[in-house]
Amino acid sequence: METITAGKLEIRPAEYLAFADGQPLKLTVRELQLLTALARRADRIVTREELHEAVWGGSYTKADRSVDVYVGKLRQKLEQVSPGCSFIHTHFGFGYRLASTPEASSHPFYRSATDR
Amino acid sequence: METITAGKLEIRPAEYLAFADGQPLKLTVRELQLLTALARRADRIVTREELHEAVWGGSYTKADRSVDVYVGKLRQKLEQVSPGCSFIHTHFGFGYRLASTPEASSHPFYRSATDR
DNA sequence: ACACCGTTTTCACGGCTTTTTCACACGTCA
DNA sequence: TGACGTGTGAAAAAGCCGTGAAAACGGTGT
Repeated sequence: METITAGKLEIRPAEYLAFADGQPLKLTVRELQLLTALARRADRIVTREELHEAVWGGSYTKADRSVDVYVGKLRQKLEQVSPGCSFIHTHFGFGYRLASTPEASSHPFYRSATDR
Repeated sequence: METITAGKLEIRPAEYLAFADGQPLKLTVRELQLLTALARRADRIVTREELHEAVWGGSYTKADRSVDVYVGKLRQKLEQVSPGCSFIHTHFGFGYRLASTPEASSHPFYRSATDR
C-alpha cells in the first residue's frame, strides 16, 4: 500500500489518511488531493498549473484561485497540528513548494516569498 | 532534465533554479529568464534586441531600457554571491555578453567596454 | 419536496512584490 | 566637445497572493 513521506508528513492516499508529526489530519477530499500532489513533488517548486492539473484536471486559467485557497486551508490545518512548522512555501511568480525539511528561514536552494 | 552551464554559472530552467559558484541565486521570474537567455548564448555578444525578443517577446525599440535595468539587477545579485567575478560584460554599441571564463581584464577575443 | 449541513467554488479587497518606466548622471567614441 | 550609449535610483504601474465571505453544490434525513 502506497505511503508518501515528506519529512514529518505522511500520507496514505488509498486510505484517505494523512499525518503531520504523527498526528492525524482531518482533511477533506480536495485538501488531501492537493497535499498528496504537493508531497509527490516535495522540495520542488510546483506551478499552480501543474497542481491544478493534478488535482482538478482540465485547463487552468490565471484567474483560477482554487489552488491558492486550498493551500491556505492546508496551511491552517497543518499549523493547527504542528505550530511554527511551515511546510508549504510560496515562490512569488513561480508557484508553491512543500518542504520536507523543517527549514528555518533560508533554504540552501530555495527562498520563500517572505525571506528577502 | 536540462541544465545550462556557463563557467561558474549553472541554471536549471525547468526547476526555476540558478547557481553561481555553487550558491543559489534568489532571482525573480524576469531575472531568471534573462540570465537563462544570456547563458544559452554564453561567450557571444548578444544584442539588446535579441535578448528582448527572447525574454519579453514582441517588438523592441531603442528607447526600451528594460534589458539594461535587468542586466543591472543580475549584476547586483551575482556580485553579492561571488564578489569580484564579473559575468556580464557590456559591449558598447553592440550589446551584452555573458562570460563563461572568469576573465581577468582583457579577453583574447573580446574586450569589455571598460578595459580599453 | 424541503431543510440542513459540510464541502467546493467563486468573488473581491488589501497588502505586498515585481515589473516597467522615467530622469539624470556618467561613459564612450568620433 | 558634442552626440549618443549605458548605469541606476526611484516613482509609477502592474500583477501576485492571502484571505474572508458569499454563492453553488451535493448528500442526508424527515
